[in-house]
Amino acid sequence: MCSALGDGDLARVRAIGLRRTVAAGQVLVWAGDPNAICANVVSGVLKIVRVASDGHEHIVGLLFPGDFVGDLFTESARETVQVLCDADLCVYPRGALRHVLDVHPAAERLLLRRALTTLDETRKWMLMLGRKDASAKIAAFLVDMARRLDGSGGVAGRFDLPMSRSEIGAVLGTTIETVSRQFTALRVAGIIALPGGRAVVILDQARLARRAAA
Amino acid sequence: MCSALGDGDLARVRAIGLRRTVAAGQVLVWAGDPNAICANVVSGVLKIVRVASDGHEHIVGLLFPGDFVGDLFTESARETVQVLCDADLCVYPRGALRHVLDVHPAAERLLLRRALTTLDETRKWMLMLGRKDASAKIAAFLVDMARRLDGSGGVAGRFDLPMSRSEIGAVLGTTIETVSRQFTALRVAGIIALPGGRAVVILDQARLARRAAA
DNA sequence: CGTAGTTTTGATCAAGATCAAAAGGAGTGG
DNA sequence: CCACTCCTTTTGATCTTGATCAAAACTACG
Repeated sequence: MCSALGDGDLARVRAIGLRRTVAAGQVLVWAGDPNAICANVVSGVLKIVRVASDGHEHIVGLLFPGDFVGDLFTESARETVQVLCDADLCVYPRGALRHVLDVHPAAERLLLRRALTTLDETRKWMLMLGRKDASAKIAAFLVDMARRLDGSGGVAGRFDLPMSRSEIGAVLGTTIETVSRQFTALRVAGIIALPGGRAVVILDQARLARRAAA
Repeated sequence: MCSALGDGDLARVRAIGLRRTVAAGQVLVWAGDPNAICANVVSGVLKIVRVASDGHEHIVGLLFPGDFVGDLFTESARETVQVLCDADLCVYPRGALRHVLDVHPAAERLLLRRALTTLDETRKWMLMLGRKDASAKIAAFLVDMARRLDGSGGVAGRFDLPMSRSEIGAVLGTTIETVSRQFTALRVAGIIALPGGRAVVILDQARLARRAAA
């Protein structure tokens, strides 16, 4: 967030931010609670969860470093936000942030751009949920993770997944069994290796990408 | 858009808007084209289309009266926007609108709120694509249409669908055959009537809502 | 009345959900 | 260090849903 502000603005936003570390598993925001928290993700990964009318949990968004959490204009949170990997956050008091936005239009434009980017990514995700088969979903998910988990802006060849199989299912709209079977299929095909735990090694980037496109 | 602006702002935005009528079937924006058009929908319905990597079309959004079309900050359009029902638009030249936003922060806040609302709706939609079965998708779609097509803010008991079966499939991530079968099932169950053309009559609002929740 | 497009219906098939059990891994206490 | 438990993941077997292929019915329109 801080990147596109002028020096003066930046200092002002920084001044009202509180650095806070939150452990994996902690819930940052409960759906329905008053929307008290706004923050930038400095490190770590968080999930945005909605509960469907039938009780099933669905993950509608993932937050990576640089992403913004919270809604300045809604009184109560629409979704639960939970930390997946120990996270550092830069937390802003809602009132103070609103004040900064009132006084500094550049900050507001930044939030608008960010919201539009998130909308774009969410729509891409919709395409995947709607039309792709399980194999393509998993491949696309791994490609996305490899990209987003790589700090240097490239595509990581090896990384630890920030979530369980069941959570991957909640992201992709499939069951845990399907996720597991597709992982196995990719491993057997020699496209990835699964050295244990939540680690993933991408052995054949090109073939993985081809499956993701299907 | 105009509703939340002060009198002065409102007048200024109105002053740069050109009223334009676009016939059903016309494409307002082609994906990839320079993002020249920004507009408010005054009447009519439009669809936002993305083409998946396998060539399949998917509808990622519908635009109803009051909605805003266009992206001020992206150079080329990410999606195709096509008119479903003859539409009246209030078109703004991109440059002029940007200028208004630069000078009047209230207008920018309005766009931000709108973007967040759209994101919220898109995420609701994601839940549907991910977990619901065909019956629930169709029911939820009809409930949503009944609500959004009713000008007076309620739920319409009778309305004309603004799109073909095949387009409904592209919205819900199913095939045209599945859409048709589910419509028939709802009709046979006495929940809706299909008096011909694209007309739909909701006979049992409660049961429809119950199916949508499943 | 004939034609082109859309919608409905029918029959079959495959992908993935579901149910069920085995295997693997991490932590705890003997 | 091993045994035990709890939890996650993997694998297996079966069954349901919706996709696919195909044809008939309906609509709109010249």
